[in-house]
Amino acid sequence: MTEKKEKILQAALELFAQEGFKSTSTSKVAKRAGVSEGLIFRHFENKEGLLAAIIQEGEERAKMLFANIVLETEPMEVVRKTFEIAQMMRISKEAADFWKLQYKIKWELEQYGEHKMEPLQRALTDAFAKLGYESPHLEAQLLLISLDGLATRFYLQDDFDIDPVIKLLKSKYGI
Amino acid sequence: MTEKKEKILQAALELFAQEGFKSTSTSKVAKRAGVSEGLIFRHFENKEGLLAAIIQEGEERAKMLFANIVLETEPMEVVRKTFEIAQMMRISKEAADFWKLQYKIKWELEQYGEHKMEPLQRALTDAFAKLGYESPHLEAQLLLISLDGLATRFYLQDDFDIDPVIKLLKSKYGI
Amino acid sequence: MTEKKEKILQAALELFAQEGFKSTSTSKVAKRAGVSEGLIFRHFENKEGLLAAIIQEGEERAKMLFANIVLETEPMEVVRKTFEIAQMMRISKEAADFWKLQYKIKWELEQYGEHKMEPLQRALTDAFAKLGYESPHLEAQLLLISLDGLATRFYLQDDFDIDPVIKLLKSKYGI
Amino acid sequence: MTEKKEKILQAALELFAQEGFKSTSTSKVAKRAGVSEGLIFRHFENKEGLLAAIIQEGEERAKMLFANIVLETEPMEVVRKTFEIAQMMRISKEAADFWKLQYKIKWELEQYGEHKMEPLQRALTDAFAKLGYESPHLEAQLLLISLDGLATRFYLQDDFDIDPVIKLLKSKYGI
DNA sequence: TATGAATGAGACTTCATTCAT
DNA sequence: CATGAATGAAGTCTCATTCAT
Repeated sequence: MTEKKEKILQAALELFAQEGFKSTSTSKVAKRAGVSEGLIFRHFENKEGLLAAIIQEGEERAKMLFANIVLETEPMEVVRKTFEIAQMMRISKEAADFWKLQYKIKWELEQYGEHKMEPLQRALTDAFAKLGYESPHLEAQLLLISLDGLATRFYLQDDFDIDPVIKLLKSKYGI
Repeated sequence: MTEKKEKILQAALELFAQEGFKSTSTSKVAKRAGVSEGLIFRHFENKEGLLAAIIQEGEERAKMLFANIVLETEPMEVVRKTFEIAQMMRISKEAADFWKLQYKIKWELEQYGEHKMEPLQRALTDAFAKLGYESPHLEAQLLLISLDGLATRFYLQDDFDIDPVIKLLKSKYGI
Repeated sequence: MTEKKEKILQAALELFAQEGFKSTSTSKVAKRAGVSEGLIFRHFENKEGLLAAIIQEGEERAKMLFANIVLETEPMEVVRKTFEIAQMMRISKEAADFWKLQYKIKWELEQYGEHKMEPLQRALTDAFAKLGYESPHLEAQLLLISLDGLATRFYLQDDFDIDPVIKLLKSKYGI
Repeated sequence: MTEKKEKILQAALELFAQEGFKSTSTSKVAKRAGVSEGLIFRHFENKEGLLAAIIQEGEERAKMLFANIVLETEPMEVVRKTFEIAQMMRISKEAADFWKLQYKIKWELEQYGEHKMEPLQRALTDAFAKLGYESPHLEAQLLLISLDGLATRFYLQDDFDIDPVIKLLKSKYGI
């Protein structure tokens, strides 16, 4: 991977996350990456190829992130670590951009990337089962759904104070 | 409001909800509405004006919807009716289109329409207070956030079975 | 001539003079006239018809203006009165608008309305002949041309001080 | 400057001079230049940018033209050379187009480009002063104004015979 | 006479993509 | 690998004009 290819991916991630896929022109990407427009097409074939590359990079990162949880056997730890991930999006700008892009793309392209979350959901189902919850599968779903809602607010509501809400939600799971 | 103006609003609502604002061309809207493209601009000034008109119509509908809850004094009823609204989006295609558009626009334009939800949130805060919850404001926030997450799945995940999850969530509030 | 027709002519004169014929939309004219757009077409057939009507009105006004000169027999008086006309454009806004429009139209439509000036030119030729000038016809032409240049500056150069220049020009004709 | 960019400038100069800025569509320019319409915007940003480029090219040409006069110290020569310029517009079609465009634009955009003429006016003022004229500044103004009027006729009156008038005007300055 | 909704052609502009260098 | 000129389709919007009322 050449340096310029990296630059393009980086610029595209930022712009797609900020302004959306459709609204970001390839020329804007090229300009921000400090690269000729043509190069984008040499490397990624077309605009959708660029998006695909970004998303794929993300899938892999997500997999690594989840690996840590999936291998955990202590059920309470699984739940705790799930929250940890949710809190991660506030750390680095790049991580934030990346997750924001995931949500944005979901809405723009109308395809929910369930498969990406499946390992996590299975781990949670398992944990809730061990903890004696009545409908562990539904509980796992509900938790992830609530975290989705949380992310939505976090990204879209400027003055949203996420910490107390996370704390409250955690308390409901005894954390 | 002339018949053709109605038709435009209807067509735009459907298309914006399905394909997004940026991705829907005014020519597509005109075609679906069975109308000349120029008419859109005569009635709504520009494409954003068309969107604004749709959203404004929605605000009013939302206000009416919430009125019923806001005036309710029985706290459990407030919570119950809030869930009722959440379940409403499955009834008419038009309602679904409208709410989906709200979510889509939020992500495309990056402005969370908090003000729209404020009365509802206040009513819930009040209800949770009466019910003796410790942090009624946060509880109200969390419930609405979970419902947001629920809507996200409902709209984006094709085979999502929403009812059992709602039922589980309800049970957590003793409903 | 109904009141609304007058209003249209007035509005069109102002706008055409300010912004030019092509750049003035019929809708702008209608709006300024406080009239529906359709009415313009009922009265004047099309946009060019509106312009024609304005110009024709002007021709008649010009004829009346020149009549006074053409009938003058005293040669120096003819020259003096010619200058008088040149100074008239500063009196009423309407007269200014009208003359400005003449110049604007000339450039936009590339048709010099010589016929309008012919009687004046003949009167001047005659006057210069009587005064013993060597090439009375050319002298008449040159004077009118200089006045054209003067008008150009007057209309286009904001801070142009026309009076001293007119005075100098007059002095060259012994006035 | 690529060949196609040149072609665009050339085509635009001709068309703007013939039909005016507003009346010339970018598509017409592209067609005459034998170029895709989009290229105009890639090179000049927008239609006004195209006009600006043409005008700027002209400013430079004008500066070079005037340089010859401004550096002249012999007063009669200054006056004579000024007339020479006036006669130049009849030589090449391109020069004619260019000067015609200047006049057209003046009227369409209502901004008198005085600054362009200032060096010439100063040179003339100086010359008339040396020649003992009473109001050298006004004399310079008047001469330029008369030449403006002359140009107006030349460009707008089809059958206008400019030479004898210039000759008469020259004679008034002893040339 | 007067309105204002409606149209269709065409205006300016953007943009993903191709290609010669 | 990299550039940047060039394209053509499509996008938003304007405008003169028509027509039912």
